[in-house]
Amino acid sequence: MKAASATNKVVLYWHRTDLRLHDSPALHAALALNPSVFIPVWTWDPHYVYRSRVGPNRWRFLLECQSDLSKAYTKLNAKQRLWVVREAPQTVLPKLWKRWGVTHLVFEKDTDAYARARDEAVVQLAEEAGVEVIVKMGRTLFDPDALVSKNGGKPTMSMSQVEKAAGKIDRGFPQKPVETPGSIPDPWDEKRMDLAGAEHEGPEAEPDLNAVHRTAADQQYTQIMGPKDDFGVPTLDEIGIEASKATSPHRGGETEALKLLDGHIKNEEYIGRFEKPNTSPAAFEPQSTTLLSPHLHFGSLSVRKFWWDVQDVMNKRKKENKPNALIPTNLPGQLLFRDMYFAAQAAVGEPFSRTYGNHVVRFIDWHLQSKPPSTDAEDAENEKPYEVDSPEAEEWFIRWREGRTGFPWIDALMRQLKQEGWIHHLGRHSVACFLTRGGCYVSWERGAEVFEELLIDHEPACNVGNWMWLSCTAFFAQFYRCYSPVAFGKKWDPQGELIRRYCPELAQFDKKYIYEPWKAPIADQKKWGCRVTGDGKPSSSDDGPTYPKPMFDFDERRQVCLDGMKNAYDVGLHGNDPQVLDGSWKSLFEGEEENPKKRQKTEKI
DNA sequence: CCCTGTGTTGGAATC
DNA sequence: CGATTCCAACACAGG
Repeated sequence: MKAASATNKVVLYWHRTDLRLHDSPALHAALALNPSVFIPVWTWDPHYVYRSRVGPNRWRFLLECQSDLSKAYTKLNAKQRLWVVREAPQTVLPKLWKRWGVTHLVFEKDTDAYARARDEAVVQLAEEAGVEVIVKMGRTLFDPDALVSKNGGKPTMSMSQVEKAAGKIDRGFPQKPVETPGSIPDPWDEKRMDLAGAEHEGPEAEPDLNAVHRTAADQQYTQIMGPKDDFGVPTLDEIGIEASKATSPHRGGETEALKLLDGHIKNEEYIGRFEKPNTSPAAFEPQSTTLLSPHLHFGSLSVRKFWWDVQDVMNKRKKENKPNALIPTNLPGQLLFRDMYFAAQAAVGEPFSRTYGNHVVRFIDWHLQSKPPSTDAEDAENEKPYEVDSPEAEEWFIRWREGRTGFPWIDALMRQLKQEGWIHHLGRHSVACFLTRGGCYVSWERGAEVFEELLIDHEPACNVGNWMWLSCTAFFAQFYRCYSPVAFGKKWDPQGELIRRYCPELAQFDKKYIYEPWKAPIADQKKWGCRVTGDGKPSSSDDGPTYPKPMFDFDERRQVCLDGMKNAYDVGLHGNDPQVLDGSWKSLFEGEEENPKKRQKTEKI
């Protein structure tokens, strides 16, 4: 169209972790090339579709981000949209740059283990095809690889290390946001954009980790440009998921993200006083934190814009605040925390997401341990990926996952997680501690998988990092600090409002019993319309609503877990020790009575 | 070597 | 009520 600005550059912009137009260094660099043809694409990657655990709420959030971005493009240029192609990037991108005469490929850097392998493959293919590649960082405050290198090449395992490393990069200040584009060049004309007749490689759909969510035919990959041949953003229908299954009130998209951020920034008291440990995990209308984490995950909000907008408010208020002192619990500190997990993951690579082969994680003799990673796809499909060493522990795990442990604080949070795809950070602490070192003694990897499926803000590095933290296997070690499923909730929510909301069968219980309904006299249980009995499985009996009895005596379990942790710390294995890799660790945990420290402990009791 | 202080966010008892 | 202390005791950095 604008012949005057023509440079004969055909730029393919590959959206992945950056579903936004504002403050995108990669997009900024792409447009700075002054392209005569500009094509923003999303490749519908089977790896995310079938090999990552994604529940209905996160699917919808992603689709909303894509739709919103597509509309934003169209608003700037009626010929533009987000061009969604239904094929793996490794196979489809070479077709696209051949077909569209692409001269430049531009994308945002991603240090996730799978993303690195994928991007390396794509970059190599691009180089072979003579396509110039430009990669820009923009997903975190600092480049994770730079943080690692300033940390002596080692994974960042504490905030002081991150602070020190960040101090060596731009004196600890993230880069300022770049401007939002005011115009977008044209794509090719309709005829040249059309991929009709292009060879289309269907994906390897098995194993499908998300099969459990699909109730209709999976039509994601029927045609390269989508079922309507229009490069459209997929619908939940096409994924095979009923729209009614996405029940979260939290919605995706850059428009929504900027609106949310703006609302918070206007509340200068809130921004200035924010201290994570002082925000209530029980608040639900409205929540006590910003709800911006899912937007950071999908890149519908720039973390640097978030950081600087907050910083501006704090600078304005700065009176007694010491300048530039890191406070891990305030909002900038929270955002830097995210960088710590990204950098730790960037240094460790693939094993960071599990115990096996991961040198930073402590080995504990958990129940339901992961089996060693299998390369045989059929194996993974037919068997559980973990050892069922204790049917009782598996029952506890299932009851935890389904929100029927009999501890209302835990069950309310787990049900909120399933319905809304989000719970407060301290709620996550509470349920994670309960599943691992503070109750069930089940492997943190089981819990991380459930969070991966259900959280709309699931970020691989942050999720496993936090699970290691809470299970006292990395980052944190004070395992005698244990969350009580009764006392912790009560401290924040003495009336039990969160429980009444998410476990409505208990709504009428007096606050005296709301956290421990099993202690309520039978007469009161009848009066309040809910009997405390059974295991919470849906029953066919017609005796009215019930709530399960607690699945174990918490104080008793807490002591068992403490003893177990103490013993496992004494044994002192890590995820990459030979005994862990070859399975011989079991012998080190046998005959625990012979461990002198352990014997002393049990004799005391 | 020891000792001390710190580490994003525990609980219960006490003042 | 909010703040302080103890509980029993981890890892790590720094003097």
